[in-house]
Amino acid sequence: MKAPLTPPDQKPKVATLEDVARAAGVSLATASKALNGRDRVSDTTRSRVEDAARTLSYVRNPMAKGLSEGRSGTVGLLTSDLEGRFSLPILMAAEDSFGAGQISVFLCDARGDAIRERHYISALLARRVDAIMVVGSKTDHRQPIGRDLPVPVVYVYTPSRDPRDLSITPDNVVGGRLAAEHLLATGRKRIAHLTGPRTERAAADRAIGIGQVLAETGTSLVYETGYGEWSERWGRSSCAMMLDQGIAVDAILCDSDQIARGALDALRERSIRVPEDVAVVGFDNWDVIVEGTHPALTSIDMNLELLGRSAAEKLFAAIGGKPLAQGVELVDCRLVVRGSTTQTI
Amino acid sequence: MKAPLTPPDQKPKVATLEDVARAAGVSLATASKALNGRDRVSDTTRSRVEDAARTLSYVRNPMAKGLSEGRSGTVGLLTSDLEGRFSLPILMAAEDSFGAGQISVFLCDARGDAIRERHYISALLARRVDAIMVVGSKTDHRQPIGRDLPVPVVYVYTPSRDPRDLSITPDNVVGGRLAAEHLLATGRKRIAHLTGPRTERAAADRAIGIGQVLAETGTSLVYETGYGEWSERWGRSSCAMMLDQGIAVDAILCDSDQIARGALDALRERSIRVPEDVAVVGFDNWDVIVEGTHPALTSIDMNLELLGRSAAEKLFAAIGGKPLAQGVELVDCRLVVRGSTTQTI
DNA sequence: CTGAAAGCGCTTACAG
DNA sequence: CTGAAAGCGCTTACAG
Repeated sequence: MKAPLTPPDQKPKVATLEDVARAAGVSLATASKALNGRDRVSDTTRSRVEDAARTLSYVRNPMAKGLSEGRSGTVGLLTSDLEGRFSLPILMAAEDSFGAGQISVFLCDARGDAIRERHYISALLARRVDAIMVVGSKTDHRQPIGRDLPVPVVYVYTPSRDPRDLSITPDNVVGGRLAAEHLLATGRKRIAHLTGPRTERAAADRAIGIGQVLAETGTSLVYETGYGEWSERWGRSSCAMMLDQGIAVDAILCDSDQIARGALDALRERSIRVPEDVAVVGFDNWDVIVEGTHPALTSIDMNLELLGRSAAEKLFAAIGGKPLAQGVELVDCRLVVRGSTTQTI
Repeated sequence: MKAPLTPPDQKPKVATLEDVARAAGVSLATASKALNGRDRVSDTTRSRVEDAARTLSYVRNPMAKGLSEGRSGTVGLLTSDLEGRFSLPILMAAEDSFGAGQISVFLCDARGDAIRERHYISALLARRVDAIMVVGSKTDHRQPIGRDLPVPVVYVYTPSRDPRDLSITPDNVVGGRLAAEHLLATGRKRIAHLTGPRTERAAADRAIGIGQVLAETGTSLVYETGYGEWSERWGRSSCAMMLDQGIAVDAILCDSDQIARGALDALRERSIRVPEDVAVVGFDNWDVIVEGTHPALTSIDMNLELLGRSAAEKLFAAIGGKPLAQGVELVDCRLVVRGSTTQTI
């Protein structure tokens, strides 16, 4: 007759506030106040409680706390495409900021599926998140996730169509301006623009910025693609097409680093030197590309980390009671100069 | 005398189980059982409760549920570097799997910082996550996050050093084999290997796999780098060095797509045709590179989504009570053939 | 099949 | 400054 194999206790008992209170010889209420830095607790009592907590390696149960306080100490990060190069740095920066503030982050990737997104939103609301951050990967406006939601919401990168929402997004007009100004400042005269899809706002805004700068100096582009894609393939083919048409350029402004990479290839195939004969500027400052090309690629950085951090801070303040601002907040881009536009670097 | 501006109720009252019970004319207990599909509830009662819940758009409060059940319905995803191309697809797949299972996911990015990692682990444990998934971006073993943790843990991509832990990681030996077999099968005889850092297990394993295949056919590599990096720059320079030494090759096996991309550049600079003169194989099957090169790059795919999904399913089962397996589970790689090794595609 | 009651672990008025 | 008590919203033995 074998003794039944009783497995060792599966749930190791964790210390509870009650244990701490008992060990410190105070009431539950006092222990709670002491540990939460509340007002009326004597110093000696407080340190006695703190000692007890330390000894028992007490960790507050966030579910109990959340239940009684009515909020959870969590936020939801809702992204429409986690794979995106744009959402990711934003998410990382946000997660970083929240983590420092003792807030845990729920990650929800809707994968561009509206049904999934609805599902996640209600799941987050059910979990009583204290705030929601909606991250997209295009700068075109999107439908808001809802009106009169019980928690503060901020839209990052992809702004909400509703002007009463707070949205934080890069200023691509400035981005275009920076690129064009840099090329002019380094003596380029005949500038071409290989665009992304012209129907996308990012591409349109950059074209506007570039146009502004050139107009201000009384010049204009010598070439601009009529439509476009974000891909390297498009960069290669559109650049080739332009060159084969005999259009003489001394600078090419590309709407993405991938497009720029394709353009570099097309130039090399024709033995056109970069930057001596033609300068090339990309967009996104995507390390993988920008440091891999030969020469390294000058590019516009959209400061995505800044976007993410700023959004997190706003939400954090909103959780604390400070009402959220309204409207679209534009964040400037930044020029990063490398070998593809100047030899002296 | 102005009337005080009382703001509209900040906390819109959400329906509670008690509301549902009252509306359905049953007790709290019965309502709970009905909504949870528990055993002894009559069909008519159940549907009455369900109707009431629907009418009130009742959503269960997970904190209350978690508090009374002793678990939270959440899992922690602990990554050492969110930016990594390897962690990301794994995280996405895992998040996907868990989301379908009604489990919410806490995202924690330790950024390769051990202190931060400890902090996150205790935060997750404090939140009473039901499981933890540890994702790394190298296949070298790592220190386990702890022993006798109160929740199931699985290590993905980066295996735990402790054989009692469950780890799921790609089989890079198989990866190396697949690449070598493909080159032999397409008639290549003189194969070179541009490696990643030889001290990293991924590079070492691939070399082993390649070596095995060649040995089986009585041949060996005509060239292999003595050390290496994962970068495109290294691919370009090591390939150039090899070619300039006059080593004749008809195939180059690269330990990453970035290395392969650099090699392609070096080949083109010397007007060596791909794949006619030399076939090139990469590793990682990273879409951005693999579809951007000219010709497109044949590559080995480590099936990262599969890793992530599999890990999630194991954890899911473990949460359900099924004990976790032990040891390292290897997942096969997969060959994806493109233009860089064969013209008939 | 149904319900009264205890309990999960904490916070917060409200008295002392 | 301290504590008894109610309450957050649910689940789960345990009786009926």
